[in-house]
Amino acid sequence: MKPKIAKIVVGLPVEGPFDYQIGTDLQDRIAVGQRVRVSFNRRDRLGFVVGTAQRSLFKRLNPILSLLDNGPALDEPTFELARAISAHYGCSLGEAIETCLPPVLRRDKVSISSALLSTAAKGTAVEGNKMVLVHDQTRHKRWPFIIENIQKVIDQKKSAIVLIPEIAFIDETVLILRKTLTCPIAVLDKKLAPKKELAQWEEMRKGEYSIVVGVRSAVFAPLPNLGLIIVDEEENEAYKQEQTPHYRASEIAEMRSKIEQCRVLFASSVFTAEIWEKAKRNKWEKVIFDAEENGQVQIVDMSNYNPGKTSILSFPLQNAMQKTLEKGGKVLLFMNRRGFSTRTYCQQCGFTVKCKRCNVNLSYLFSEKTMICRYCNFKRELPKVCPQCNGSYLRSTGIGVEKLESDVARIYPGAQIRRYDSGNKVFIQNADIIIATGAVFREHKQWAVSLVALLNFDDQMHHYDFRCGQKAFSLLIHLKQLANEKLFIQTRMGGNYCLKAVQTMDFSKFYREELKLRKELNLPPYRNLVALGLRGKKENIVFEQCSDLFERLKKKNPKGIDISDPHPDAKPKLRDQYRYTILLKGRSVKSILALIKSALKEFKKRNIVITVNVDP
DNA sequence: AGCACGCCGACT
DNA sequence: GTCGGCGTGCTC
Repeated sequence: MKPKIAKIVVGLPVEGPFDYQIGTDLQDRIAVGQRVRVSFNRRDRLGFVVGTAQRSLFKRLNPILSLLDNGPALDEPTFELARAISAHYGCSLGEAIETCLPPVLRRDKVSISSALLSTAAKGTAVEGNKMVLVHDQTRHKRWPFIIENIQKVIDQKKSAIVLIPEIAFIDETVLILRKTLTCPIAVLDKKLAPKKELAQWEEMRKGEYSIVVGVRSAVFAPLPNLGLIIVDEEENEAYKQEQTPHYRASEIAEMRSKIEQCRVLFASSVFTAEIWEKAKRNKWEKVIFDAEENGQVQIVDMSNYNPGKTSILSFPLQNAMQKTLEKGGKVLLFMNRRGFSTRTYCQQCGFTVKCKRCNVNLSYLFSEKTMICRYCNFKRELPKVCPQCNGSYLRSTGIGVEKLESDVARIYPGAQIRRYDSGNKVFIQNADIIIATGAVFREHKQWAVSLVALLNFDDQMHHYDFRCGQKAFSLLIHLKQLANEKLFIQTRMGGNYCLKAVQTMDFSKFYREELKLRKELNLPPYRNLVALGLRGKKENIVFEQCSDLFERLKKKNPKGIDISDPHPDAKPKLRDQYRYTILLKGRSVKSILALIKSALKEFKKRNIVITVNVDP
């Protein structure tokens, strides 16, 4: 019997599916996975057919206005992937489907002209272990291995996706691949005009490319006979999408692997503790490329150091810098803290100038002559007298890159000093001393620095973030890779496990320690986290609603799920909206999402937006 | 999400 | 009286 009713979802945060009448003219052409134009809530919208039926429980049905394409936009594996995304990340099926499609197909302006290839010729399962960790401590030895693996799947008439964390790496990556691989490569490096974007998507779907290279969203490339996905720098946070549905590309790669029977190679110098543990638990294959020469690591104990008297540069470091400069070598000083000073306090009453909203110290930006909150960008002028006791003994301490630069210029008047941060567009050629922030890692060209120094290691460890140890260790390893001769680390926490592990390049030891901590504190990978976020224009309303929701969650008395008190986000005010979060911790994402869904069902939200972030 | 409907304050 | 502010509910 010909279907009379179509089940349709839309790319909105509403569950659905919604029933629509299929006109007799469309009954022969309707298919699951097809894009349609429908009237939804009195508006024209794009919808996706997710099923058909003969009857509906609803009295008055709107008709499907038109079919946008001649065939389905989604093949069966992609549809399955969308269902998995919707289930795991707690978004609607419509939102999940849109995530799997390129932006141009989320709107109803263009039509797909080519037909979907038959999926009957689905690839045979790959031999051996499907998931592989490629632990390359050098950051270049991985490529011959990766290329060899890509060649293997191409020889089997299959295709591969190569994921990189940032667009800045794409030219270099493509160059490396093209050196040995002669097959057609699709490079998803820029935003294309709608027509071009569609054409490229259709070419990918027709199998005209053996390889696709791109960032996060390239994991959805519609390649037929997908044989391999490469995830380079697995630990990079850019793989996590900050908007709904908050997916992580490395997890999507795993989902596709299960659905399409392809292999996944995760390559990195410093994997996340999560994937390290997962690999161990599931006995994934591990390929190791050792660091070639063990550059030195020197840890400088700053315990008895008085920053008021001298400089942020300890004497052992100054000594080493002097020697390096005399030999004509370059020095790179790394600091992750902007501004001039990071704390302004009253010597009389002890008052510290803080951001009222975020309860953190305000930094002083010398270049802008203003105080600023590093979270919410709140600005105020430097007070002349203490706001608490009216005394005139305000002092600024704590060192940011601005202060560092002025110190370095004072100590080394003859040296060429350059600051490199996210504002720099060109590679710095002539400099003796480079003062750098995290942006250095975007520049993969040889910096050719002899000496690298991390000036504020302790800052990295003092975050609320439970992953700070992991991130600090990752930073250390990457800095060590930059240093041709030596890495200097200034710290007051000499015994820290991250420091010990980097000194001996003992990765197993690091992960053992990190995972032990995670286990003790019931954190990922031993538990799953879901962040339930509320945001809105009025802070009291957001907080009220958040507390209400918290009570409802609590009342359900869920077994095995911890619920944190509502607390302001790391960025409590963003784009004029106040943000609060409830963090839920449990043994499975599924159970946490079920709890959230049941609590939200009986919760009437007012003037706020609620977001769900799985594994934030 | 985004839009229509609804109920209260300032206005020709 | 009514124009329009935004708070609330609903989408097959």
